Amino acid sequence: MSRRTDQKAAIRTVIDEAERPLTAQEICDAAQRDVPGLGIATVYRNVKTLVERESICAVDLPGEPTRYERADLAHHHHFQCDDCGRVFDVHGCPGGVKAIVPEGFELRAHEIVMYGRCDACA
Amino acid sequence: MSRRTDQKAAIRTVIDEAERPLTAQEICDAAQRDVPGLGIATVYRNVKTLVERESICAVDLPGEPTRYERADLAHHHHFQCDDCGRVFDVHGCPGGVKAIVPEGFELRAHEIVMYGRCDACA
DNA sequence: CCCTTGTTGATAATAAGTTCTCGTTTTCGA
DNA sequence: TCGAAAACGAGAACTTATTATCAACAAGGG
Repeated sequence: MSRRTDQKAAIRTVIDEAERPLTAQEICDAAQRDVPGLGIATVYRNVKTLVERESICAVDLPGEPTRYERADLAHHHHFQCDDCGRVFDVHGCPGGVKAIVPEGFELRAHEIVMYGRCDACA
Repeated sequence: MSRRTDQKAAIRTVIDEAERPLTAQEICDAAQRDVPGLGIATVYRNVKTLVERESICAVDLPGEPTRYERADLAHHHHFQCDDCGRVFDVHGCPGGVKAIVPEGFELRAHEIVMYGRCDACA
């Protein structure tokens, strides 16, 4: 069965406390504050398990490596900064997406990605 | 200077006549009706030139290879079918995106990707 | 028609993210 | 405390899209 390790705990903590989706590399870097020497393979291994378990969810943006964030967030979208490249959560949803779906198509989900500059870079 | 070739003409025609964005592979397959033996490298080479020239534009969806479509289309979004994987244009835009941008952020552009089943698969 | 040189096709090479391998370390039930 | 097995870390391997290489081909000006 599954065992508790400092690595797992550190990875979970980093994701749970982040206010934005993080890449595997960002998770690795941040978790090394708790577990120096943490390997990227361990991050990928654990992140994969967490996604399967639906504790976290994957955020895929065009041309970007997969990011991860806690799964208990309400429906929201994402904003990527042109300057720093970081991805932020955008709470809420404009709605009205259903109205533009072509005749005969069945809508299951939608994603909105915004681009521009974040508050820190603007 | 640039020379006219059957390959270039076939690639342009395929993209101009498509009603949806196509991957390099799809363009290659379709253009081979006109130019048997057309190589994928030639498609990438020409597509790159056309993008630089802004005759066509690149459409990037999460986890998908880049697709290309004519650049003279009005603002629109995309719909990817869960079954066949094809990407379709969705005319119009729900609007209201600006309203949910966080305080201090500057919005430059936005993309909406819808998922579900296309008319042919539904 | 000829020759220069842009273009092509096949394939090797690249790039970047992710997964696999394997020897070592660590967890935790007995 | 022991030992079986899960987990780890480093680096090799893999995947998939795209670009580079290069010999052969062909467009089109002179």
